[in-house]
Amino acid sequence: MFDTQQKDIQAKLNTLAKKKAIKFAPLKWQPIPFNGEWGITTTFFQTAANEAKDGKNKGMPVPQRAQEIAEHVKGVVGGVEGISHVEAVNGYLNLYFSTETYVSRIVNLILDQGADYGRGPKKDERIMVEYAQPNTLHSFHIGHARNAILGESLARIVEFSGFETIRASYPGDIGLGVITVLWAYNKFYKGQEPQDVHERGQWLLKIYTEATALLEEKEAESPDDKAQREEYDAERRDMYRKWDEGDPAVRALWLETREWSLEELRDILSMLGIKIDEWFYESEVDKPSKAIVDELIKKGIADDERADGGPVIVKIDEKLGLKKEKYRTAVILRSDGTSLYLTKDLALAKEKFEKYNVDRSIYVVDNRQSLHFQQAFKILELWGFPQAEKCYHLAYGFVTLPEGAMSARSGRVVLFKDVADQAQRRALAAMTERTPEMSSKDRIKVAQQIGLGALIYTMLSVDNNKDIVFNIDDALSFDGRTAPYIQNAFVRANSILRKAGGAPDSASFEHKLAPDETQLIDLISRFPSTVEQAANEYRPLVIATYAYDLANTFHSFYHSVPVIKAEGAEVQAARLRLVAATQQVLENALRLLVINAPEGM
RNA sequence: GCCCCUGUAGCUCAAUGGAUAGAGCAUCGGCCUUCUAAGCCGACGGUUGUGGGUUCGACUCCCGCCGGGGGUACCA
Repeated sequence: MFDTQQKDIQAKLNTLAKKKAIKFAPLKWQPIPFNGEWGITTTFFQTAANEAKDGKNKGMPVPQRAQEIAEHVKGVVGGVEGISHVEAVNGYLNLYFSTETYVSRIVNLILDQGADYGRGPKKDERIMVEYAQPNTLHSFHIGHARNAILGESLARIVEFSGFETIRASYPGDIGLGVITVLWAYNKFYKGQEPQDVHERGQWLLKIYTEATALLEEKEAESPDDKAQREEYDAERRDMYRKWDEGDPAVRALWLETREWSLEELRDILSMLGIKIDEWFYESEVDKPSKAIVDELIKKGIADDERADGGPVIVKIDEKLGLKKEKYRTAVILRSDGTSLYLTKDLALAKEKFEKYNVDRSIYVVDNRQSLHFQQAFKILELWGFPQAEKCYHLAYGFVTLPEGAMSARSGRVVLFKDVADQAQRRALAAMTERTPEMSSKDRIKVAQQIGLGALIYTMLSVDNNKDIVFNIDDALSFDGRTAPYIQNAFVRANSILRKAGGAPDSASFEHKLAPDETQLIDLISRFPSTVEQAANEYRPLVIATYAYDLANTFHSFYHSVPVIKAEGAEVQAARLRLVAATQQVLENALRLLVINAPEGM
């Protein structure tokens, strides 16, 4: 938006450079730290430092010379269209915008573009974001929730920034953990399953915990206990073997129970507003992954040690010519010929690249698997996939409980559904006295938006790689830096607009802007570049911070600047447009955070 | 041992190499006869783990050390 001004100034600088023989370093423009006025700034420290290096500074300290240059520049910049005044301070050149010109332009732009305001230009790369990879037959806990929320927010952000985006889920539907539940269910609980999807999920968690206890070696175990445990374990392994051979009875049982988990997963994802485009099941990449092992051996990337009773490995460091151990050696096929997690991920990556023509692949998986993905990406690189360079493991920190790590084995988990229900109850309790006029049906819906919002914002307002210690009272707080605070700003804007009968179709901003008004305009104008930054850095936190800042500014504006009772019809019209624009940006930002904006609360 | 992440206010967290390091919670004090008090305004609170280096300028980049977490060939 300020390109023309910047070019104009650059041209004037070039003239000055010739006249005064100053070699300007390239200028970086950034917003002036907010001080009640609105503008952009640049420094001349680099230019002054370069002069000092060339011995042309006449012994003047760098900051002093930078200030001198800034003053020279101020002298020649003169009148630039849209700039109200220029100042040189501390080596900085500050250009303040004539707000009238820009304010209406920004507000008009936002209200014209609506839900599309902030959308980036279409990019010609296709991104696949893989998230929501819970193991089936294991309940969906708040750790899975962080994963799903982070993945969905990221998908929305990169999509909004202009990338064609595919959302992928990769449930772990087979493995010893799955078989353990299947075995225990079949042996002790068949036919006793509850009908409700979530009750069934909790029930399966109980079975898993019990089964683990039965199969675990205990201290001071009697011979009978030991024999019993070994018998159970043999049954379990036998079941896994049958699954592998495709035994119809085991497969049927497996499919039926798998569907229970998938039903619950779909229910939770839909509650969060998540629509997955492609489902990849771990069980389905098992076969293709074995073919890949042969190919890697043929290409000389993998070493086959099976003749000596060993596995198939890739000596990554050696292949890359690294002396220090970094990527180490990865096993890609067990000595018994079965595949591993890494093998399957290689097969999946190949499919993503070849069948889905993915240019970039983002894996939202917790940070304990960093080495795994580093190995996978390096093997893909050795294999010759150029896309390997644009594979990115979005490693996020683990969600733990104040009393320690969650553990399904011991049954110490906090289930997402329980937390979501409690969040809704708390929101409902707070709403009952606040909104007596609302129908109970609407109230329940809004309570869910607020409750889930609070939980989601808790997950997104911490940077990707940091652990979250989950304390339910903190996570579901509705005060301060939370989703309800942001939602409330939206609701207040909505309330003003409702009482005023909506915003007019046009208005001119000719009144003297209050500081809170200017800051509001400054923030809403920065939304597009904020989206771009969040997409470039793969960080929903950037949007989470922005949404809070905008809500915070709006709350201040709300208190200090009258809208409906503004002095004069023109000021009122202008402010109504500003409120409508702010509301729109709040809504767009919340959408990227997978949070709904309620009409009232 | 090696690799990755991390260390900022009492607590939880922010801060494209740029101006006086900012929020929330907690504590204390104000504000509901003005558009929703899930709010606003103010006070209190800092040697950014530590020692060097690079730079006009370092929470940010580089190196060493210390503390915390995770990982380290046939689990996922």
